[in-house]
Amino acid sequence: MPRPRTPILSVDRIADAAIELVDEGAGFGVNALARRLGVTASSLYNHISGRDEIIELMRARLATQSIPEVPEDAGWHEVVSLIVRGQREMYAAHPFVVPLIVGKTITDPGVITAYERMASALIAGGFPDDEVLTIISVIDSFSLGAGLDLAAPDDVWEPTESAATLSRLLKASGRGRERSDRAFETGLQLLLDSLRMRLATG
Amino acid sequence: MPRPRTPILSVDRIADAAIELVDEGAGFGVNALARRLGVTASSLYNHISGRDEIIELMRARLATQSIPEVPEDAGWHEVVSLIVRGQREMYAAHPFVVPLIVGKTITDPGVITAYERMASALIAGGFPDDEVLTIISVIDSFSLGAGLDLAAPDDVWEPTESAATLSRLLKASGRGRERSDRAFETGLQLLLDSLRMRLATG
DNA sequence: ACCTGAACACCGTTCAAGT
DNA sequence: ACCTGAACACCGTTCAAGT
Repeated sequence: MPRPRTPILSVDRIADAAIELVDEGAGFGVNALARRLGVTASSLYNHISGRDEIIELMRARLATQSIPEVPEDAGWHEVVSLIVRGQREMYAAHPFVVPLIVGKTITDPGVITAYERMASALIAGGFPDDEVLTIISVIDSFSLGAGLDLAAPDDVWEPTESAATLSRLLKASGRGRERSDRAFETGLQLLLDSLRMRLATG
Repeated sequence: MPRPRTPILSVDRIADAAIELVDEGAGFGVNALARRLGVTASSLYNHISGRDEIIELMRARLATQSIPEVPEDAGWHEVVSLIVRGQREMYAAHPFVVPLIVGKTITDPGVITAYERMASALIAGGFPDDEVLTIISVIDSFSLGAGLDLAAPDDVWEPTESAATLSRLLKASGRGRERSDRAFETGLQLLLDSLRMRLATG
């Protein structure tokens, strides 16, 4: 049945199904996506230009969702905290999309606005102009790494016997999500503490 | 000419050519790799089990190269510094391999030894047992993010006009490799400072 | 405008054939 | 033991045909 009177597909439907598909962890492909939507792969091309655009759609959709409300009077550390935590929550909910959307230029207006807010907050907080972008880059590297950490296997390290200390620590510590969450919280704390200190000592 | 008297291929030759290929940034594929080696794609399968094993080979080879000499009497911050910096130098030399090797369990004995050294150094430095692995995870997230940052496009942000502060900062700051290097150095410094502080205040 | 189905170039992998 | 070349299943994409 070609050309149903009410369209089966839409850009939004495609984006949502794509996120669902990727979330299942079995990889992303237009064929699997079409199957899930109950159409032929070629049907997708009536709505999108190709595989890459679908990835862009996922990225935009998740990016928008990941941006939290930031109170007007929030201090710089609260602004940074909220935005980074929002990002991380999105990564945590959709770990398998992280490798797909990594390393592309950020153009999404919502995400740009979030970065703009961080930049303004850091300047208002007293950080010198020529350090703010570096600080944002550092924060970005950390949250990206923490995001990818969520897509990593439960056991990040498989120590040889000779690595006695590492083996002992691994046995005592959590794995998977638990380890990842703890690392994120600690890392964010360390960065914020350090920035506070840097601000204090000029 | 089938079966040359002296073999054209070897596991090492395949690994090296694969790294060269990926370094050129045009993506990784067995066909392109075979072409570069002057053989048919099917020839590769006499030496390796498939595409994934080639990626594992690249990973192992680069991992081994990335581990620096660490003096016996080095303090914890020096050990962390040297190892993280070594990793980052490898990422910087081969940015396009990072997305390929990300998110796999670390089994390489050389790399495990490096982590073992970090763990021992942190414990010797006075960090409590139940924090060391978390700290290592934090360091790992940061250096992974910093590594991926190197594979990112020169312009990470493309601000809209409304993002005035961000635009101004971007114009004043460096791009590409310069921005990435500065972020890495600053981030590593921030982390080490924060760890020092945490150690001091107990 | 929006779907199908056939077709295309390309991908990773297998395997019989050749020395 | 190590290479070739034909073949396979699968991938993303194009396009004529149908309503």
